[in-house]
Amino acid sequence: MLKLTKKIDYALMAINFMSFKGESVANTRNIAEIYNIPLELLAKVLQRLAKKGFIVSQNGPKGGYTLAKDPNVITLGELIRAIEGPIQIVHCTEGDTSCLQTARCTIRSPLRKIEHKIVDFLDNVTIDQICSEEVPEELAV
Amino acid sequence: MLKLTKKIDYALMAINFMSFKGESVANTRNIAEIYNIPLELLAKVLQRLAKKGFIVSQNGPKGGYTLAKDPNVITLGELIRAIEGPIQIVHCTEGDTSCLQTARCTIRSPLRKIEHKIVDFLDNVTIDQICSEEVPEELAV
DNA sequence: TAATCGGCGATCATTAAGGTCGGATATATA
DNA sequence: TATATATCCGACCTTAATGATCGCCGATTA
Repeated sequence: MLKLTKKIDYALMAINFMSFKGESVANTRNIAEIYNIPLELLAKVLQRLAKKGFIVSQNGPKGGYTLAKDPNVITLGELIRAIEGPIQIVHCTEGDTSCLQTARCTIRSPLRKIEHKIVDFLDNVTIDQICSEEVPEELAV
Repeated sequence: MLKLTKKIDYALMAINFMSFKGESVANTRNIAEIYNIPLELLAKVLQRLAKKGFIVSQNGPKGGYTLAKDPNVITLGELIRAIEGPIQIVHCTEGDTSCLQTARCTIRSPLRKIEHKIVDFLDNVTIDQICSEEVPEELAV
């Protein structure tokens, strides 16, 4: 209920890590080991982030990822959409006919307004607000 | 991802219905039929609402439920908590040791702040803001 | 050219949500 | 007082989303 996914968590940790690596590349294995994240799953998340232009990939040995954007211009809303698709508090989409309650449902549009406000809020939270804070010494190397 | 559950939807519809019934009781079967909601599931939701004091149950034939509180003093946050338990955007709770990322995780507490803001928002949305609006003629009988 | 990286699709496992079933208790009314 | 109609309650099954895994490919650099 209203939970963020693990993928989002992993993405945030990875970006957090990269922001401390600065210019130098960070590879998937490294991040996975440090944070104890399943390698393959993290790999997918990072590939997604790369595809969406949040990070840049460097192929081959000594390869990995570097941040393409400053964490203070990436919003949590953007990140969520990049990884999970559009944010929907309500189940049914606009032209949805599959919902059995559609006929008599009067709560949908008011809930949409609430949804919109939450999305709006998430679009105004930047990633550096979530990352920066404190970082374990070992990571700052 | 960040979705409300069907139970919440059903609860809102039921409360909406009851608020138009006013003093007269509304029974589960009736509501289920009108909105096309699985009877047993709706029954559970209503029992929960009764237990939490949002509605009052009347047993036996001609029984059913009536609102115990005005929709304008019930908040969406309260309703969600009554049915689904505490709202958690983040996975792990305070003393949680099961999360594998705990050791190096620095994003948890910032996310908690975000969670708190969302909960705060939901605690300021009253049910009548979601219900009232328009109601199909047939229901206003 | 071998070892190390990312890229990608398919697939399995786990869990939470959605829904069902059976039987209990209460109570109006015939 | 019998019966039909309600709420009550717990156990259970089903489905769908998330989380995780596997295998193979292409790119790149030492």
